[in-house]
Amino acid sequence: MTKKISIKDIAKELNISITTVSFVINGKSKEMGISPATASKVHALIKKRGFNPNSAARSLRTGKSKTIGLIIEDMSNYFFAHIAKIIELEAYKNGYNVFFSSHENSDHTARDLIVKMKNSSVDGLIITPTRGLKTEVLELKKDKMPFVLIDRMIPDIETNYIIIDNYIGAYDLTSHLVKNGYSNIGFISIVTDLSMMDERERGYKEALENNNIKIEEKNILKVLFEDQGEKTIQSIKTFVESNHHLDALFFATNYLGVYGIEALQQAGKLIPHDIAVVSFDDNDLFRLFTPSITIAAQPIKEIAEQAINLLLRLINDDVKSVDETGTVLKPIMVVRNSSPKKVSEKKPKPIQVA
Amino acid sequence: MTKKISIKDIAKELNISITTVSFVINGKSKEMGISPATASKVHALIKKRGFNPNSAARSLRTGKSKTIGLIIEDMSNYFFAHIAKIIELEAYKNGYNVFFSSHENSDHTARDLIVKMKNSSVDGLIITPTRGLKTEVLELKKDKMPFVLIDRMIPDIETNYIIIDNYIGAYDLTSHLVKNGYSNIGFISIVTDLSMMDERERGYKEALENNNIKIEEKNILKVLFEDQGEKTIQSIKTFVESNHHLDALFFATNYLGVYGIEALQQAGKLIPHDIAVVSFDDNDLFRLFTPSITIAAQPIKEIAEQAINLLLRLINDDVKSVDETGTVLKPIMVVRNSSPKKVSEKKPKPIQVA
DNA sequence: CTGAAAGCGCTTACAG
DNA sequence: CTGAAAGCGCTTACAG
Repeated sequence: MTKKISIKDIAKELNISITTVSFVINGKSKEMGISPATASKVHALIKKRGFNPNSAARSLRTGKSKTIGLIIEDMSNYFFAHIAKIIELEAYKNGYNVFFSSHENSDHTARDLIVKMKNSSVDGLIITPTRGLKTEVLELKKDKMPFVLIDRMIPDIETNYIIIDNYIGAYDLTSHLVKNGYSNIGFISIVTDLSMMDERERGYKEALENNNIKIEEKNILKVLFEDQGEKTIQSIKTFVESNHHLDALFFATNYLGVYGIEALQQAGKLIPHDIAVVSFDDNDLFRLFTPSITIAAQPIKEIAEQAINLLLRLINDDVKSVDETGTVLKPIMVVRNSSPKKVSEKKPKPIQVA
Repeated sequence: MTKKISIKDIAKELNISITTVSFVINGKSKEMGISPATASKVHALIKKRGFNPNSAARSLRTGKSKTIGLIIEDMSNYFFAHIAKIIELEAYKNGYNVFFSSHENSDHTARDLIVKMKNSSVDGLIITPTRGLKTEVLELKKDKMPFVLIDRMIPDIETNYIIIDNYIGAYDLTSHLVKNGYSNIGFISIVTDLSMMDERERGYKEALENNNIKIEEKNILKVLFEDQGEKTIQSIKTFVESNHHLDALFFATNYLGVYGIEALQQAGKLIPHDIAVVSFDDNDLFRLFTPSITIAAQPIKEIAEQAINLLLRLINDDVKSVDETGTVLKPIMVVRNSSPKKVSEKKPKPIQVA
């Protein structure tokens, strides 16, 4: 890069002090009593020379970097990609740049990322925590680093977080299936001790209990998050094929639903004729698939906006009082065609198109 | 934030100079002849105190920020979300943080973002350029700022770019339709003078010409990029309903294909019985939809990896010689069920499921 | 083998 | 109304 022009150059060319230049750059002309004539001379030259203050110097001096960090599970996932988009937009509007990164549910990676972000002296952090992140989150609190957790919280730690009521979402989805006549409902989730996934499982189980349906452990499949792709599809396929009594499937998250549809296709199972399907989270596929899939969606826009706005307020110290406040949003249940009223047994299979 | 520990604190506590500490931090112990004893004392204390060098200071001093900027069209789009994920991973592996932002095809926003990124003193930039970005790109070149363009290039400017052969992709997709018996092929694109979209249109038209099919302007629909969502769906619906002679539809990009499927559903048109469909780009919906959609996919992984690796090499000055080199990758055509051999006219409509 | 010191480009008390 | 100067935390010639 060619040498950039500095505040000193501007000052020299105008025969004034760098103090004056600095004041007008930072919009303190009035406050500091810089004459309007001087101020406009400065503005003119800045524009002419294309001067932009060096952010590293500014950051070093002020301790603020006008940068925030976004640490999520997986950037390429529909939910997180949309979250990221909204956070980015809002941040830029407020003069902040955002670093982003995915931890893919690895504690180790998540820890690394937090350290890296802190070293890059971000002013604040939005984090989707992994399960083993307690120490780091506690440390963030001790350091008085502004941050807000999204999608998940860490039990027993008071922090700012924006999550949804996973229990209710799962409870409603399950009740909906029961109401429509399904009683052998498979639950497909991931192996984890993430609170959100526990809540979804609890919602599923309590909905069954309250409807006097026995909870069968063999109706529950848990795959490894690490086993993305073909491996998970095969697990689901095997699970479905060896559990012919199942009349409905509940996918506990976004990408499992996508894999699930693929697995059912491979297994030659027709939705909803052979088996009904519901899933947590929404995406284009669920909406447009034939049949469209019944879901409990997270209010993406609300989550993202509340998170970034709260973070910005924390950074600017507007709110000591809002500190340590969890926000729990309601999931949005959308009933579609994958979970209709169950028809009486053994109806002939309809002719399949193409 | 509580005050962070500095290199000075480490030096003082060990009764050595900050120079020595700096050398060992930067792995120059050997080179500078620091005694192993001293070096390990330093390492031990750094670990104990949790010291991390202040990046702003380092950046100010060295002029390098270990940060790159990623400016794309839309973070929430399948293609770009995946691109971002890979770039991020690779960048972190190499010790770089990445800023990201979406311009949504607005020249104004794109310009803004480039300026902001430059001010944040990124070491390099990966950009999906908008059509009016010529001046800015030229300036980047003049400034010797390392950058690589992806997805699109700017005609008449020699730069590093990674794109795909859009002409071939569109030509092959169209030829495939023609070979399968379709001759009234609608082309749905966006209003733009992006070179990539021009190329796709050229591929479509030349494939028709070479097959002696007349190009009809009324078979071409162009919507505004700004009209995301319902508005575009309605345009496509209207287009299809007022052009009953069409027997196939070519969607020039990802999200148009998604809207197109929705529009066809609303119009009550069955794919492929009433109308065949092909699209540029791939995604979960196209793969799993019934019928699955024939596409020309971009090799996402290759594009992203080549872009970030080239950028890293440019930043580290490894390659003056690679400078100004365009790379054109081949799209991957995947024939699926939305474009089968056309059956003779007026076959009875199959019974539709659910 | 190690240290004192300059300087990167800003902001901000302090002084007049 | 404006300026001289300290200092943010590093890196790196230079000196010994």
